[in-house]
Amino acid sequence: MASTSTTALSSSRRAAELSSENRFDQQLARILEHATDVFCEKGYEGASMRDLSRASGMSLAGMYHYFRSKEELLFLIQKHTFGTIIEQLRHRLEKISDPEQRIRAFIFNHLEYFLANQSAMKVLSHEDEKLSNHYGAAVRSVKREYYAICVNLLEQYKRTEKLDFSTRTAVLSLFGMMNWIYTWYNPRQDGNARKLAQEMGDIFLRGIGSSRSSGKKNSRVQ
Amino acid sequence: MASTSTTALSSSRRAAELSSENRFDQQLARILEHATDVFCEKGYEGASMRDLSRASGMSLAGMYHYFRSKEELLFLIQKHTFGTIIEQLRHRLEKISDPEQRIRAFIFNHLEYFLANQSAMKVLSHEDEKLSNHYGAAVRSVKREYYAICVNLLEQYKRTEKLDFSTRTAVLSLFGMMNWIYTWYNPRQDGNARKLAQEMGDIFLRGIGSSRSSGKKNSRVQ
Amino acid sequence: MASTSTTALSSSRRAAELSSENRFDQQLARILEHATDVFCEKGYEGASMRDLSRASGMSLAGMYHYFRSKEELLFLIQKHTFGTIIEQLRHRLEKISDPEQRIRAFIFNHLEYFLANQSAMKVLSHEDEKLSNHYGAAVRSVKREYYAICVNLLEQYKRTEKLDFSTRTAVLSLFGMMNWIYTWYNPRQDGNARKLAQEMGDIFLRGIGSSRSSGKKNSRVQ
Amino acid sequence: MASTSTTALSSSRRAAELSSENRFDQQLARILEHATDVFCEKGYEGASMRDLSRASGMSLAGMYHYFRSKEELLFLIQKHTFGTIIEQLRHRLEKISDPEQRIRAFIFNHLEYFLANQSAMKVLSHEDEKLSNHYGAAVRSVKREYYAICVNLLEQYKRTEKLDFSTRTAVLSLFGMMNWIYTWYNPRQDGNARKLAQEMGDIFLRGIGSSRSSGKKNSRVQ
DNA sequence: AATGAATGAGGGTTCATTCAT
DNA sequence: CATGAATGAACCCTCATTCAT
Repeated sequence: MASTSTTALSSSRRAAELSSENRFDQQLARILEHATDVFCEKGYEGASMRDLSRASGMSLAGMYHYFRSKEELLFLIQKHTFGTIIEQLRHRLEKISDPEQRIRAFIFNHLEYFLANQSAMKVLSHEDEKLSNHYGAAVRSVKREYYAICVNLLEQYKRTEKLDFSTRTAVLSLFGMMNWIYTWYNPRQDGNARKLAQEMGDIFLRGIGSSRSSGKKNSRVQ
Repeated sequence: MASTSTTALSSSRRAAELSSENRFDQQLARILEHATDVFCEKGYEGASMRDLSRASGMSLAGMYHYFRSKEELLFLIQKHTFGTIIEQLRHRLEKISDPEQRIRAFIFNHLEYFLANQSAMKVLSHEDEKLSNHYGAAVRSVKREYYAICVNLLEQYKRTEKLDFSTRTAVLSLFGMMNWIYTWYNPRQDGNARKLAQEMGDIFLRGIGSSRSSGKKNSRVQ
Repeated sequence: MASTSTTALSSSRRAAELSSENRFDQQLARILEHATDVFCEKGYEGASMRDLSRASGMSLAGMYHYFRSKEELLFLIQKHTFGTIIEQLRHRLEKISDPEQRIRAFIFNHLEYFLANQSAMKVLSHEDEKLSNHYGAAVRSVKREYYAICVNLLEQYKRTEKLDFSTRTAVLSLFGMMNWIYTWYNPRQDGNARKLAQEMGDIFLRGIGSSRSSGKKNSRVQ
Repeated sequence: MASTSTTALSSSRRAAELSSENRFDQQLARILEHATDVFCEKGYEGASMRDLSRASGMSLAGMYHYFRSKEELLFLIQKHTFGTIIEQLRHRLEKISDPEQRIRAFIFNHLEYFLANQSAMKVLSHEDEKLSNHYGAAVRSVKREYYAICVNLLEQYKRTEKLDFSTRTAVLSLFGMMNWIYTWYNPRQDGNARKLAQEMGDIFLRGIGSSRSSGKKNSRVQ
């Protein structure tokens, strides 16, 4: 169940040389990955710093060279995960202009990342409001950004297709469909991200009233 | 944010006399309600027995007359909540035969209970797998029962309407839409259960391919 | 080096019956005495809660039934000690009207308590400003009260004897003489409180300019 | 609140060239000054090596090039401070022969250093017995030397003036008066070292029985 | 000489639970 | 039935110190 995300914690990682800053970031990334898995399994409160240190093979005290507190650790995970998923999304949307395909790209991007980094996403979904104001505000801000992107995609689609539905309910229902996955996903029964994105996209897009989208079995993402 | 569920914990409550058993159940129900709120606010691991005793106005030690452990307390809450929601659902379904209306009744029943007992439902959604095998099995069994009801409703609908979609993905998407509510529900923006059930029902039913349901604005539940 | 102070923590201790409140206070008093000794030996920061629990024969966790934090423990010690010394002082001063004798009574009272409760007084002197604002304010208030009593005694004496000296410097020098004792006191070399009070009283009173007091070898306190 | 003492840690500082040994001593002196302030504010136990390193702007590990342990650091401070104060005292006493003036010089020297180096002196007074036997013996030896000087001055005075008092009590009372200052000194209310030395000298000298000293307002030190 | 990284031991505090009353 | 008192285990975190670089 190990997270497989490749992290890009420091923007100064361009050069190939193993600068000391680099080594620090790599270690931190390693710790973050392990911690993500443990948080996923036991929850934030249920995971002890001893669990986390054991998982990353570092001494309890040593962990504190990389973050100031358990809370900051959760914060770093959330910020990093959200940052990555948004970055990937923007990259994908650049190449697509068709409103429906843009929504399908959003769904696929979300599900692909979700399934590839289940631990991270479960932590993201679950350990939502456990961050105190200081850290919480930063994360909430990134979340709002992500939410706003989805809203814009839907509004654009609504105008193009001349549809009428509550954008808010629609967006939040979509997030619900996607984020609930960690509860039930089973690779054998449920297939990969592409298949799930297709199915959920069908349900959602037809659901919000597109007449065109029904039956369009060969629509593709990326 | 107090739960308002009326509990039916013991079947021996028929008689009007305040038997000692009766008083016991009433006290337990009171504790369960308060504990539900605390679990909702702080999570299962984050809530201490002291928090729970403070919330219910009973001494720490006194709590242990009503349950054997913190884990059993969570179990009782989950069992009771699920029991109540299924009981209500069966009662409603008895009177409805139209397949679509039965699905809409399911959605409305879920959302109505969800919004009336937000704390309980958040605990139900969140503290999912924290129960050890002994208690966990019992709860999982009830959950499967509830899930199966929904699957049956969909299968029936599918046959009637001669539709083609993945029942599993559909059911789980529907649960996702509904269970994610605790994340964002705001009574002022999002209206009451009836309105939300209508909107989500529309999205979902049209989404799975009903041609009839689209535009049917006056379909009613109960 | 055990403190021997008899504590009067609760004013409701009138009755002889061992009420539950009484037992709580007695236990607390016992803990306070032991803690006083440990603070005296190792200092406030140097003494660990584990040291304190060991000294009082109670489990680490059990201590927290009697105070909320280590800091509050120090606070309770200081408040109690100061309260007792002031109470004794007032009792003594009631019976004395001669200004010089009142000052001598002050000195004797301080030294007697100091020598009988060296641990407590060393803690009082040493762990002065370690209390955060909340607790610190309460203790500082009692200290000011004690200081004010001494100032008044000196002012009265000054008027009676028509002397001229800086009351502030005098009072603070007197406290210095007395409070420094814990650094050097040795019962064999330095005698008991009565003798020390006599000597220090002589030095101090003659020092602030009384012509009468010099040579008055037979002045007595209480 | 920075200490302003100019340190003379190594006798090899004669030459003007910046020998490496010289640089070492200068760095050590800098560290000692900062550490003194931190010990003063937080106490020996309360000050962490991280606090000390932060205060001196040097890395945590770097500190250990200058002393073997936190304890040795305290030792170096105490030894240095005491060494300096005794050195200054001897220098002053060389030029004075009148017994009373010698005592007044002692008081002034002590207070002047105290007020100029409050941090150092508070540490000296407070962190008294925290040194283990190895280091403690060395410091105690210097303290005894300082104490002995004061005893000699008093004995000489006693013989000259043909007085009768307990030298021990007198010396220790004097130290008490002087060392207690850090508790209350306020430059605005209490004036400078000269004024305080005058006042305390008056109280003390008259207190131990000198008939001459009373009213002698123009006695000077240095 | 200087530092970042790392650690075992221990810091104060809270945990779920038990038991005599 | 109810509670105050008590506890061992575990909590997060910081300590003084070491060592490779």
